[in-house]
Amino acid sequence: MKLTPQRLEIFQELLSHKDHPSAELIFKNLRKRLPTISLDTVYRTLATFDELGIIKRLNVSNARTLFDTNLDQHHHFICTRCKKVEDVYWPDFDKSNLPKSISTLGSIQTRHLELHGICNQCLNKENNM
Amino acid sequence: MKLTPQRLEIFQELLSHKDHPSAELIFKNLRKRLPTISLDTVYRTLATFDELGIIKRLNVSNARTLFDTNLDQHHHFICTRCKKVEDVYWPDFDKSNLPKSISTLGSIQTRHLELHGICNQCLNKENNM
DNA sequence: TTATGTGCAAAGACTTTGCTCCTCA
DNA sequence: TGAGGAGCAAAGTCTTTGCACATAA
Repeated sequence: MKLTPQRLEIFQELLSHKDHPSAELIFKNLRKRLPTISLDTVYRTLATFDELGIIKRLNVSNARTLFDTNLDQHHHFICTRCKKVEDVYWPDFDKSNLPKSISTLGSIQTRHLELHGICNQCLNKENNM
Repeated sequence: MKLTPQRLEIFQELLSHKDHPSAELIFKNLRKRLPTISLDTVYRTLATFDELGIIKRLNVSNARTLFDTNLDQHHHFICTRCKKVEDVYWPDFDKSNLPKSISTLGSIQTRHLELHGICNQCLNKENNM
């Protein structure tokens, strides 16, 4: 794979996000320092990175595709109000065995838990009104 | 809410699916007996049903939106090869308590587990080649 | 009757692709 | 130099919306 300035910048931009940026956001941020970059290059590069396993596509609810730079085994809590996505860890669950009724369905490789609810910040806003 | 023939037929069509149909599939099937129905009516009606809680939107991987008629608490196993979505039940997990690090993030209302792997049918195909 | 729903067409949001020129290795 | 990448524009896919007519209650 060629090391182009675009790829380097996209990679750097990804590293600076601890959250879950969209292609659009990466593009917008990058444009400030790389004015000629195009959105399709960002899409193409993110797809490449995803194939290489450097990042992971994330599909939550009906929103646009997000990208996750956290490769540790983890899950997500999605606030139904502000749509924020937070990483959550639950190692005991990850280690637990699947019940037979599930494990016999095939070869199960990954498990990903999606928790939905209202985050503390949104709860606080509500209480202050 | 008005009880229109379209809505009735869409509802019936939904009931006949134990799997997870897309709006497009519902539309195609319905067309046979209701040739004038339009795809946007299907979309609109499915959105209405979703709001009413009669069905649930399902967003798995990068695929189009699917609709789930199974309202029991359950999870999904998605075959990464044939993209089939199977319902799975794990009541013990549903009953288990979330760790404090998670439950303190906010008010968590639902948990949905997505299992990814290769289903038995795809595994068999592989072995027979 | 009248609030609502439907069908049509068109727009919209997001993402991908074809092509030509460019550039890293 | 040559294979692979970038930028541009355009197309694609899935879904939603505006509007005029139709229809259930």
